[in-house]
Amino acid sequence: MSLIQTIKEIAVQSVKIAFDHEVTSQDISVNDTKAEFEGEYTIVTFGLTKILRKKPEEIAEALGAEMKNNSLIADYNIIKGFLNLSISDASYLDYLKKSLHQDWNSIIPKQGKKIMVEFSSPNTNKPLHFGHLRNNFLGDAVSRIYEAAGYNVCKANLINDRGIHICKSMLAWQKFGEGATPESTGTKGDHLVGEYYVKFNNEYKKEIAILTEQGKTEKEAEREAPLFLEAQEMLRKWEAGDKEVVGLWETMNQWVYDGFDKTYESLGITFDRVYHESKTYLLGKAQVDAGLAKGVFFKKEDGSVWINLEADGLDEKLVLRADGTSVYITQDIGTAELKFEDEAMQRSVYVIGDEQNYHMKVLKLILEKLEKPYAPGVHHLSYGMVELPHGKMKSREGTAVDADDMIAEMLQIAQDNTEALGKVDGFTEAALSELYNTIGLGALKFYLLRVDPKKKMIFNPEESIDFQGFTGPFVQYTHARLSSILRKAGDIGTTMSETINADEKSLIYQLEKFATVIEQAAEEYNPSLICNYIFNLAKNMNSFLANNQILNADSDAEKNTRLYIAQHTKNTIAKGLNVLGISAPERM
RNA sequence: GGUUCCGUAGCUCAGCUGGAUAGAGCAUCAGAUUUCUAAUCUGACGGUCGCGCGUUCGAAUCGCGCCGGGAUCACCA
Repeated sequence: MSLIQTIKEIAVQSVKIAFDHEVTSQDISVNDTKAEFEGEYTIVTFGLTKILRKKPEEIAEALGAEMKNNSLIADYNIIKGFLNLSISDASYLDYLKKSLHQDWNSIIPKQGKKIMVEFSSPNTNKPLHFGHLRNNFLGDAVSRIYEAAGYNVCKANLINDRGIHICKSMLAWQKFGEGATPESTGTKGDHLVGEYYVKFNNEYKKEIAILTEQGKTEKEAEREAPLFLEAQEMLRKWEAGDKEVVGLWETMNQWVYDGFDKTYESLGITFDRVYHESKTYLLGKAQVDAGLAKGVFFKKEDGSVWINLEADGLDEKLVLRADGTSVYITQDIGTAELKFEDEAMQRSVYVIGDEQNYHMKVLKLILEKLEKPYAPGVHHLSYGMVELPHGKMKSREGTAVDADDMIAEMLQIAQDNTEALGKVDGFTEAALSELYNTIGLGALKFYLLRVDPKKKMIFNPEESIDFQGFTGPFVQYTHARLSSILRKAGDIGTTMSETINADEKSLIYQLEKFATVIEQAAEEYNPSLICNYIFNLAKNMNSFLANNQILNADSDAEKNTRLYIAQHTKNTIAKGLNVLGISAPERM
């Protein structure tokens, strides 16, 4: 049980003794004590005035006196209606000793529940850009956070490998590619295909311009441009199983997969299951038939199938075309069923940008109306777009910041900084390369994860990502410092101090909150809470190191106590970074 | 227009299930290195929490109305 929860329980019992009144722990409001007052936790008694029919000061006084009988509470003071509690040194030291047996793989014990996290979900017509990195890092981090929160996690990737946009790249390659391959051009496969996607759109724009000059409206021109018609024809051929088209599709997709594999590897991201839309897009039809029989869906005269969501404040939504072909949502209904057959999970998270909020709302509603057992567990982890100072990143216009370029640049900056600081001594070539990877990726991941997911964020490529202050390298650096001290210390003795100073208390106090933060981050699907937590912890630790000696402490007991704190802080930082998908270096 | 998200220091962001004098990082300025890693630490400067009204002991936080910005409202995915 967390310390804050324990305090609430004690308060509940104390209220019963002092006022002969039954309250629950939810009636007790406990906050962190403001820095300028004595104590660590504060009970706000205003909320109890109505229940107990007494003045705040009276409640605080009687409650404080009663709570002090518990050995956890060393002292209390009252300011207005605020009851500030000081926790006893012995309690903090007890916690510190217990923490040595912490299971760092799963901070919270396993509960036998399973969660699937779908993320990344790339299109196979272009390489990943900076915005996609936010998706990948979020999905990976949330997966790891749930793992630490006691869930069994299945990471899934649903590859969007069919549709008109894929045909666009294919068509442009056919027309302008002159047989270029990744090998012949020395280009990474996803980048090569992406070039033709941009090429298509450039040529397409030219055709539209010509048509509008001839007096067509914008919309007419878009629909009548020869390239667009050809792309549509290609999609029809693909759906019909045309050998040549399918062959080209397989070849070019493979180029992209090879490229993605390299990117995922450099990001340190893996998946437990990979789904392909080309294989799942037909699965939804059976679900639609079943829903039709149930009366959840209805058929229009032309044979198209719809659902009426007006009662839920939405419109009618198409779920199957008149010609029997599936739309986006049909595929999603099918995939949801397939996922559940595969994993029978309690929760299913979709990491998808906030431009699809409406779509995901519709999907969840449909699954609920179909009375799917997994419907309540569906959660859309909606995140804001990453924007450039000039506007959104668009692959088709070639304005996106490429993910591979960004990674390479971060590694380079990591190397430059390390060399400039003269910290390369004692490293082998391979260890240095690993270190640059650790620091560069750490900076990148932390940068994208430190902001609340639902907020859009602006990234200015002109300003490089920082390595100082609220950053990954700052936290990593603290870990390396602690590692260094602990290496020098060797085995830690068992005798410990009886009392602790304010700096020590502050650290233990903070360390105790880690499990609660993990829980909260999981509940809110929000890795930024971890970023904030470990940054503050690292800051506190650095400050501690500036004011306190560890290896040259006044006594063995004090030294041991501080080494335990250092060890626990190091472990906590390492685990905190780990759930963000960031490595913690032993030296840097 | 409907729905929805956002608006906090020069910049990037915390805080939002109501609590005490609103916090960090960057930037700027001033300091700290014979001592466990200075990618660090200490301090200063910096705010009508978009605006207004309401709810109440108490509002950055909750409600309503404005203003400003984004997303979405496809037989595209």
